[in-house]
Amino acid sequence: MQTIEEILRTKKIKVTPQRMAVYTILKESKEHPNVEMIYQKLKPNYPAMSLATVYKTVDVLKTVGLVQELNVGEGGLRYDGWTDPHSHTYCEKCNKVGDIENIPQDFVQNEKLFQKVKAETGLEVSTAQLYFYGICADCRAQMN
Amino acid sequence: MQTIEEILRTKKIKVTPQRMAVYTILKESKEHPNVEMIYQKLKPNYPAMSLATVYKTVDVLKTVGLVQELNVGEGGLRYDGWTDPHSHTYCEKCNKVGDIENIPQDFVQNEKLFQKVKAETGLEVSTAQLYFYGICADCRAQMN
DNA sequence: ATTTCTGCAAATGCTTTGCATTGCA
DNA sequence: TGCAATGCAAAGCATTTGCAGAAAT
Repeated sequence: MQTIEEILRTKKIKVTPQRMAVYTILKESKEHPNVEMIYQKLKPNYPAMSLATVYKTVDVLKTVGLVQELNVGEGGLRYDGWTDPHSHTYCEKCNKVGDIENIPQDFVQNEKLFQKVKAETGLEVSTAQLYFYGICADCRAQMN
Repeated sequence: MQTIEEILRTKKIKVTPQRMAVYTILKESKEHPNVEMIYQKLKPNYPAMSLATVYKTVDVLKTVGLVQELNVGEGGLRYDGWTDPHSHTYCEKCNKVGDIENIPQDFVQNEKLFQKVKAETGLEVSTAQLYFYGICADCRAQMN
C-alpha cells in the first residue's frame, strides 16, 4: 500500500502539503465534493490555503489521472478520488452525489459497446459515464 | 403533427416569437447548442433579442419538459430539443455533442435497473444519462 | 540553484437579477 | 386591461490569471 506521498511522486508532480491534503480528502470522502467543499474541509488545518490553489490542485490531480471530474448538475464540478469506472447517483433535491459499487458500469464500460458506439457515431470512446438522477432516501423521508 | 405554436400552447406558456425561435432551433439542430450558440443563431433573424432572454427561455422550456439539459463538460450547459431518453457522445477535443440513436439507452433506462439502483443506494430514480467521452472522427482525421 | 507551486488580488466570463417597456391573451 | 415576457444594464458568482514570494527537488 502506497502512501499519498508515494502516489504523488509516482505521478512525477511535486509533493506539497496542499496537494497531499486535497488528495487525501478526495480519497477518504465519499461525498464527491466540489472545490468549495474541499476548501471548507481544508480550512481548519490549512488556514492559509487559498481557494485558487484548490482549483489548481484538482486540475493537476485530474490531469495525472488521480481523480475524476464529474459533471452532475448544480453546484459546479464534483471530484472523486476513486478512479475505477463506476456509476453515480445524483439527488436533484439535496445535490448529493453517490457511488454505485456493484451494478451497472460493466454494462456500459466495455470494449464491445465502445466499438458499437464508434461504428454508429465515429467517436473513439475513451470512457463512459452513467448517471442516475432522482430523489435520495433522506430527501424522500423529509417530504412526509 | 403539431406546429411549434401549438406545442407551446399545450404547455400553457405564453407564445412569443422568441420562444418559438429558440424552440425551433432546438428541434431542428442536432448540435446540442449552449446558450451562446443559440443566441448567435438567432441574431440574424432577431437582432434585438437579448442573451438574457435566451437564458430565461431555455429555462422555461426545460421546466415544461420541452427540452433537456445536458451537462457534458466545457462550454456550459447544452440543450437538446429531442426529449426521448437517449445517450450522448462528447468529443473532448472539439466539444461536439452528438446523439446515439440506437444503441444503449434501453440498457440503462428501464424500471428493473432503476429498482436495483434504488435497492443499493436508496435513490428513487427518475432518469438516467449515459455519456460516452472520446475523440470524434473529424478530430482524429485532423490529428494526422 | 533551479524550477515549480502557493497565495493574493485582480480580471474574466458566464449567468442571473431588477426594472421599465412591450406584447400577448 | 391585466399579467407576463422582453431587453437592457448592472450585479453576482465561480473560475482563471499574473505575479512576487516561498517551497520543493
